[in-house]
Amino acid sequence: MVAVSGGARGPAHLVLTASVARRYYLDGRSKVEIAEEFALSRFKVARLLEDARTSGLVRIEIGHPGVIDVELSARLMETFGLLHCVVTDTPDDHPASLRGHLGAATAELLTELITPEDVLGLSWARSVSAMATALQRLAKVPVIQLTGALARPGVDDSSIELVRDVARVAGGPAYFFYAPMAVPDAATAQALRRQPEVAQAFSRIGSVTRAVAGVGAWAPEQSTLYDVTSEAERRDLARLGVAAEISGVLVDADGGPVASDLTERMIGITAEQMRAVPEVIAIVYGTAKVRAVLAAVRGGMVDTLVTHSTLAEALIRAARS
Amino acid sequence: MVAVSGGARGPAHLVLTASVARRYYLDGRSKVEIAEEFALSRFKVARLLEDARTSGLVRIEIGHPGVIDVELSARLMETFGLLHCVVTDTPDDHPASLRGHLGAATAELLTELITPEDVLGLSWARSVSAMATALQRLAKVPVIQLTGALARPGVDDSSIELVRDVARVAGGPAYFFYAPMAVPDAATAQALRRQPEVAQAFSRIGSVTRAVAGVGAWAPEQSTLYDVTSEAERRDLARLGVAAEISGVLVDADGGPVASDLTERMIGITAEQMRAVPEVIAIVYGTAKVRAVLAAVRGGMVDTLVTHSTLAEALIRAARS
DNA sequence: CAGGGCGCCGCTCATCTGAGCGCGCCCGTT
DNA sequence: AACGGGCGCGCTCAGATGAGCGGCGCCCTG
Repeated sequence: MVAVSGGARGPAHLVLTASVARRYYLDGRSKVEIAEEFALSRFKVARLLEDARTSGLVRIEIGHPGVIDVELSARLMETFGLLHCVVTDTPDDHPASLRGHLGAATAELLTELITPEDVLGLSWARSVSAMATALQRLAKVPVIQLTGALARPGVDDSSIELVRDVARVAGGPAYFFYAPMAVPDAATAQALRRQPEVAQAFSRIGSVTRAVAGVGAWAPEQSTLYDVTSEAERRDLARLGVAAEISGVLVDADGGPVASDLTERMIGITAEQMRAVPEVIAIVYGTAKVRAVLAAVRGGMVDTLVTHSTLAEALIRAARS
Repeated sequence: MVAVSGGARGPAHLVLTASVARRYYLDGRSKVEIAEEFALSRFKVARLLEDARTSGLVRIEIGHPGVIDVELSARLMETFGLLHCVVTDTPDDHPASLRGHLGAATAELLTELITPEDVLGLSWARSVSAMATALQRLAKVPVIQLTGALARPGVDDSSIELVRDVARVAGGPAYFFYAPMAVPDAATAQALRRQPEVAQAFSRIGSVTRAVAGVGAWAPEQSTLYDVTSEAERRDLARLGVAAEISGVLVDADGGPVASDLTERMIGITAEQMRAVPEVIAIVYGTAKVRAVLAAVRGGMVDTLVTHSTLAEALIRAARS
């Protein structure tokens, strides 16, 4: 004896339902047409289709063959009310390759999003460099450096050329400068800010319409800024509740800016300016950054995310709780 | 460099499309609602969804976990304009188990289809016996024997009890008789037809509303009738173009009845009577029977099919050409 | 620089569709 | 036999939807 039916209604009903579902979903006929064809009322057809969906006879899947997980991207976007979102399906066990994939994805996103009316701001981060490397085409827009660079020992700092490289691809003007992201005292910072190139760039921050940045967590290896900060300062800032660092801007768990001595010694975009940028695109990877991303998004610092599936899933889980 | 996008439109467009598709197909919102949510025109939403379907971003599948292939059943039903159709997904390398599965499927189908107003006719065939074995419940209807039986050497002929068994399950009257399907001469046949039980059963053939039968091909091992026919007769009938045998009724490739000496010597339903039965349910298996099924269906002898996937696929392929 | 072609967009209007309702049938109960 | 609950069915009517059309801007070409 073999259980043939799935529903309680019997095989003929099942096949009729499948037939109707096929006509409706696959052939795209209207319910009225189907009703006529099968000599049913259109209500009956509607109910059959309803059944077919709820019973799992008809399955609808969203997705496509490729690196980006569109379905997850859409869910992440909706969960946080982001402007855009790209989640790649890359394995996350190799940070460098991950960065490469996310950089490529961001480059494609930028190519698509940037129109000639935009003004592009770039933060200093390895992931942003990866984006620049992958970038092949861009509308002719001005490109503006948003922060000083942090020279990390042993890292090829050709990434200093970031803004110039991207501007070259775009064919637009580059507003860049050579300065560190943080200096030892506020006076030096002020002096640096008065430097012509720095001032030039800074004066245009207000006009930036789209920016690309990384997001750091306030922990070792999770933020370039953290890694160059003194032990005492790290503790102070941790006590102040720093949860995330976005392009040198520090925010607490609610996304509110955290002001400190360090703020005065930074060369770069301020929290208010960053929040004012219509679309800040953040490239983030590593599940250690869940809390940081939550903070940055809640604070309105970040408007779109480019990330990988494990982090995206962790974020969605975190948002539910 | 990684190709991230699938469509030519870029990742943001892709994700937007996925988002819209999710809202529409998964959350069941209306296009107007979605349009408002995403600040698009409802036309744009409709076009996105259209794209999503044609580009394969949204995939709709019909099917269900179980023995019967609903999708294929529906296709077979539509291809031949059948009243009903059940295709099982059983492996086809073991005729006896196949017959068991099809019998069970047919039993379920009958249980579903037969209403108290029906009159059920049964042909003599191993597959019909298998159906009877699996039958557990049936509306209270009269059950009528349509043909004499063919005693095959070495085969347990408890299947002679077929009609009685089914009638017992149904709880209705049984009209059965003990007679062979074919006799040596027309006179004997006529005499047999005058036997009270035979006449009783035959007089009710006209009132049969649903019948179950097998379909045989005119080849060795493909039809019980063929197997008991003399060599000369086989050749004669083959010359007359016999393509199928349904419950003792012989038809040519177009489904037209083939009259011959044999016709006179048969004890059972005639071609005209069979065509007059509103729904003849045929149980068929084995890819050797493609031509036979085509003939039977074209001739209007068979109205619904119970079969297995390989034969079903072969039939659909044959119908296309 | 002008003209023509093409693709995207949103409109109108007729048709389709969903939500909710009431009817009639079936079945088990009193 | 009468009653009552549950279920399947099809109605109404407002809102959703599709087909086809014309407008508009962009790009290519002459």
